[in-house]
Amino acid sequence: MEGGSSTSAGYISSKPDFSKLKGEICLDNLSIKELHEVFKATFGRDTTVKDKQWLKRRIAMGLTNSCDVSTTTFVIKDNKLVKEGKEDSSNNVNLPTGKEYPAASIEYHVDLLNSHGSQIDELQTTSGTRLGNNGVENNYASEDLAADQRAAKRVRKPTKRYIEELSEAESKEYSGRFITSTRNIGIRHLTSKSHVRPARNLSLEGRTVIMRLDSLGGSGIRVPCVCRVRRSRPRKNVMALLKFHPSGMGMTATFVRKDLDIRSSLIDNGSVNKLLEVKSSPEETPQQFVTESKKEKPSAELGRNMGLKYVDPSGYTSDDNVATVPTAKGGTRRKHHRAWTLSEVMKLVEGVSKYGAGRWSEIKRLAFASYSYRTSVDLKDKWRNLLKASFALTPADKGVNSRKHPSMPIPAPILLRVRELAEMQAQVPAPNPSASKLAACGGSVNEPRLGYL
DNA sequence: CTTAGGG
DNA sequence: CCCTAAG
Repeated sequence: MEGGSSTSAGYISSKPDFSKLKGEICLDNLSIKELHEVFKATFGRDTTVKDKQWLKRRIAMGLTNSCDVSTTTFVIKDNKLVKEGKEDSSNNVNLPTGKEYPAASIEYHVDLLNSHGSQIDELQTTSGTRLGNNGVENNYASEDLAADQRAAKRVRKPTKRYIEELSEAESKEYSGRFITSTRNIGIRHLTSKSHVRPARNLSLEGRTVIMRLDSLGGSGIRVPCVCRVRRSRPRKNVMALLKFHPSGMGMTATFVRKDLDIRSSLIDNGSVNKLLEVKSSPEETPQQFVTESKKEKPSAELGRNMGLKYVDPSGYTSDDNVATVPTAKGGTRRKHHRAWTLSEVMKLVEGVSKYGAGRWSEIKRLAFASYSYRTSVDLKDKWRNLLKASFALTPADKGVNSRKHPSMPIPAPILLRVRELAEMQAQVPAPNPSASKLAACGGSVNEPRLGYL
């Protein structure tokens, strides 16, 4: 049995390689009496059944079970102990053996798959392509087998589904909110659920076969079940997951990458952190990058005079590798640092001039509709910085493109406008706060009670 | 959720 | 940019 490798299983149809099939052939050639002995050796009891087919299946299943136990990784307590093998529900082995080899052979291969979980994907594809019309018979065989399995080994059935239900129950308190309130995240959760749900229902019918297909077809990779546990802050959970499951990081990363590729093939940077970040903010569409980089230059409302080469034409897709979140505890954060582009700054200034400083959510919704990564808090912060910069502007810098400082991205005209707006809206950083709103009304700065007089 | 402010 | 207190 150990002689067989799951990869070579696909070649059976074309080139008979019986070296690994000894187990099955042996079983097949055994007489009833011998089968009885094997049965006893397997189950520790005698049997009176004389059906050769039944005996073979039963023995095969017994062997399968024992193998399962040895490879068990999860133990879930649900009144009873439920053990799960490394690769559950791998019954979907469309062995190209045809009718020559009874169900027993299939079971053996299932076991082989159990130990070669990583190759399941490949085997499925290969067998699927090579299979041809043999598939029908094998499907029948495995189906028939599944029927017997249900009665024979209940221990094996509860598998990934249990974990899902557990984690689902754990995060049940959030599920409601996701659907109702959270807009973007909710959608993602719905889709992810829709991938899982049918699998569960189908597998309840005892057809783990389909469940395997479904789960694999959806993601193309086996996702750690921990993924189902989501909290209100997905990004942190992703990191927590990675931290908790460092070995699975690569898989998770590729999975995310794949997911992104499905949604867009435009994102070109390979930074894992970046990708994770993008995943956590689904509304971030690559088209936005494109549009932004396009309308980057033309905006000449304020900066007609400025030749600005620092408009960061490097693009937004390949920008930051600044993701520094190495230290586990209060270490460096700076998860993502997006440099403010000139167009963004100008949009912000425009928005402030239109809607007024302080109404950041409005500005974000109206003027920054396409810049999803800028939150209203970001706008506020940026405006604060702009204010600081604008009032720190030396008179010499006014009117000219002060290219003195390399670290001075904001052109002077814009800063002037910022200062203008700030003064207009009485957003002066330092001055007396008592005259704030009234000053904007055109009243005297010194006399707050002017209207009163 | 939105603002404001400190860090 | 992050975090959090306050509406």
